[in-house]
Amino acid sequence: MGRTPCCDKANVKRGPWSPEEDAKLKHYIQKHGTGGNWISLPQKAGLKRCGKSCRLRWLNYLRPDIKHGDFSEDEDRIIYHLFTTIGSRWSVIATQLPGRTDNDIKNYWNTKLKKKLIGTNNVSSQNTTPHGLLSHFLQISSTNSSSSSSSSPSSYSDHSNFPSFPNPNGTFSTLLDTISFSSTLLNPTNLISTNNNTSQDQTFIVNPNQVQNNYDVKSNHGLLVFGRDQASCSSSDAEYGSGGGIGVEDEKKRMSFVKQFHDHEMWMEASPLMDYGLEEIKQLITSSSCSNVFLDG
DNA sequence: AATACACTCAACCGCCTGCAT
DNA sequence: TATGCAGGCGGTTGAGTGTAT
Repeated sequence: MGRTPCCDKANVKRGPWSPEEDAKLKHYIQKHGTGGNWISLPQKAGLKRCGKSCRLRWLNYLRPDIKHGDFSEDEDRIIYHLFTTIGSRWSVIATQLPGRTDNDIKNYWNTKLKKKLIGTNNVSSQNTTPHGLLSHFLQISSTNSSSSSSSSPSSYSDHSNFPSFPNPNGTFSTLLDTISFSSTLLNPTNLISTNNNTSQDQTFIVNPNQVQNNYDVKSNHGLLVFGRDQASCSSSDAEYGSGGGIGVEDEKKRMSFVKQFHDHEMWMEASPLMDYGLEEIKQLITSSSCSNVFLDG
């Protein structure tokens, strides 16, 4: 049954890699490749390391296409966007940043980016979870909407009313940009929490897994949903294997969720990134009676 | 100059899933 | 079908380095 053990953990070296070990590993992989078997690689390469350690060293440090150095403003923005929608799925985020590893991005987020965010937009240090961040920005949206226009949610037609993510240079990208960008990776199982008691002037994100049991679509006219009947399946999902994608039961719940919004004419059959530009979306929101927007990729 | 504290990031740990046996 | 390893993941740790006092 099963396979042979990976390595004798008592007889492998641990801790920081020496330049000699790096050279051995790099030379071996460049000459022979990984061979699809990390466990046997250290022995073949003449290293007293665990295969897992070799894999990590190669992927996070020695690979020739690794990008070292500071993150750019664009990279910052992408990380913000993805973290607020898919959470701490660093490997998925890394697929959107060529040359960056999941470990790099994770470290960067934990040590720098999160602090940068806390220092702006009044985000509290307790609020940097994906849910917390997105809720925070949506709350800003709600506040701006009600304060700048007491009678109508059409204040959304003013682009400046969308909540913003800070950029290092002081400019801002809008939440609308953010959601449009993120919708290609959105998956119903990742969506944020439900607020069942939503009134017109509240903003919220719906989790379709909860919708079926206790969410009354009809009484929540403040929501406009963009999306497609069929759930998307991103390349990241495929790469992520069973960790991504959407299961049969999840899809059933999602379709129930979609149907409810169809029934109440709150569903816009489109993928905003593909079918609508920002101006068109703004017009749709303005002409509808909805004050909140949800995009389902 | 010495010490304490803060920060960074490479590496490890434990868990989960898929696949070989 | 059951079992257990390999690969891959996110969370955490701690040594090394930088900065403040």
